[in-house]
Amino acid sequence: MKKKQTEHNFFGDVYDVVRLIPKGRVTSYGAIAQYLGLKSSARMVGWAMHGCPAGIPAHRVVNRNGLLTGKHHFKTPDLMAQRLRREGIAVVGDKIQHFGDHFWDPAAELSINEPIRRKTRPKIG
DNA sequence: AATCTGACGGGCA
DNA sequence: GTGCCCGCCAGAT
Repeated sequence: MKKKQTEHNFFGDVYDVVRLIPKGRVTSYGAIAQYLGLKSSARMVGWAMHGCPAGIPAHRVVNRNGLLTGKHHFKTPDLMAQRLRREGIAVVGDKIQHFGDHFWDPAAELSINEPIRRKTRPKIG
């Protein structure tokens, strides 16, 4: 059976990665894109989230600055921040505090069996 | 068909 | 540090 080529598995992969984000951790659109081999297409990750099914912890995906740029797409604009706070993440003015501390890089933590050690992490926070 | 937009990110001034 | 521009590519108008 042939599937539509325009319907890349990329979208499904995005949801899969987002599902794997641990509670209390966050990642960025670009990090997911890079993990999927589309490093320059972070926008597509954001666009994929546009149609994300229920049950996807989309609130754990923010932009590279730790800003809750997608909050406006939730049922209520404050839902994203509230969910993050409920997981122990401080959010002030749509900005995640200590972003580097909560950052979860799929490329670094999904493919390596070694202990987690981030050598380079966002300098925000 | 052409053009603009967008839940983004990196590079450069 | 901030601000601007470019690349990315699917959808909407």
